[in-house]
Amino acid sequence: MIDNPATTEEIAELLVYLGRAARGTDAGSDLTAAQWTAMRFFARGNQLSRTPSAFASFNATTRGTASQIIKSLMQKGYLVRHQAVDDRRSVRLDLTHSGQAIMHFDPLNNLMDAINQLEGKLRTALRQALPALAGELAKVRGTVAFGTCGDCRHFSCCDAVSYCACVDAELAPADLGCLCVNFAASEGLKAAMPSLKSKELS
Amino acid sequence: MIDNPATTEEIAELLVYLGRAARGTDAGSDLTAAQWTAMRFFARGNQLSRTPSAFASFNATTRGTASQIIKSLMQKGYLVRHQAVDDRRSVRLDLTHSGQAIMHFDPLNNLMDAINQLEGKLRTALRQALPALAGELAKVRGTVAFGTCGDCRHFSCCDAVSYCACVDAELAPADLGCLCVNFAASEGLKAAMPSLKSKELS
DNA sequence: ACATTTGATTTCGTTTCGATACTAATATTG
DNA sequence: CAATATTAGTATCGAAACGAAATCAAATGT
Repeated sequence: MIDNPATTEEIAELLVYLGRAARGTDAGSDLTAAQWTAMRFFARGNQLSRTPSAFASFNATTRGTASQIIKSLMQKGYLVRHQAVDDRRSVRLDLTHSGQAIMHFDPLNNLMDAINQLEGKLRTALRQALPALAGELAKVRGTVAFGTCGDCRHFSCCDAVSYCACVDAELAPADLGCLCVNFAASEGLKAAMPSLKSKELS
Repeated sequence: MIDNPATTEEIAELLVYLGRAARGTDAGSDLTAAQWTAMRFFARGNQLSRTPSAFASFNATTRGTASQIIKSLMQKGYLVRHQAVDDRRSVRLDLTHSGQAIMHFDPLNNLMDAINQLEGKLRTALRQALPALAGELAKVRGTVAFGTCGDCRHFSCCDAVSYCACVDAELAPADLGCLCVNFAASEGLKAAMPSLKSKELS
């Protein structure tokens, strides 16, 4: 199954390198790397996922650290907190107007520029391989995977109507590209699944 | 050239996510994430690249921070420092015996397991796309790229003899998979090149 | 009803981080 | 050759991030 151990190591090394290199803040950026990561998450997470716990899980850190980062962003006026209606413990974070404004200066744009310079075939390969890899990693580590609704096992599309079996609701077209805590790889691989309320798909 | 902006964003997001998720330390690990990254770098860097400055560049941080991490690893007995002979300012770091021993517990092994679970075609695609992306990112940001000698523009192979035009020397087979500060993408893209001594290839 | 779990926050000590300043060795230049 | 600039490495400082642990409230399970 493994063609070359060195190849595997090189792929892993490059992934860490790229993730790290892209994360860095260019120059006189108002935000730190961790803060940018949080802003990006709350800008791209779907309704279910814009919580401190989900961000902590996404960012592979503790809820305490996540709280600190979120607090600093609220103080800067880039995030606002809303109490959830269904669960009074829970909290939902949203970008403020100025929060949306600074996203135009997201240092991740550098990486996106680089991706766009790639040959189309390579870009397609990445688009296919990375979600699969995220699912595999979650399975190996027994953690939650993150991915977009369009790649999710809970997602189905009939007659141009997008539907998520996880929340049992129709998805807005804008949600298709959103990150979700309840993401499950659709590779037929039965990726790890976080605690699901009651309406798990058969 | 860009088929879908959302696609680009999803690729970028997944890259940071995977890099971050893989970097984390599992459990009662003796080392922090930054320290593991350093150990990995000095374990896999070639002779030219096992210096504090090269690690700082690889890890997208400052030399001061790199010094601190290296110091902590020397105190733990995992790295040793050797003075370079050609340049008396320079320093070369090597793994000690116990340093090599703990690499068996590298948390990156999780990611490597996940990569090995991937379908062969996807793995090949990653092996091809990631070095190209690293080169593109370096070009966009005007920084130094890192890659292995086998992927490098300075590398050539005649009659089963590996040769590096950068250091003007034959490469040991073991060096082919090593990280190098003088890496230059071989995509015909003329990736950014760090200060090269005098023997630049025409 | 009671115990357990979950979501969020706070506190504490350590580590990382960027910025800055500094020394020493090497390159460059006039 | 001598003055200058650059480079490699280190140290220091304050701010941020981090993991671990404790706390509190709300929800869940038995």
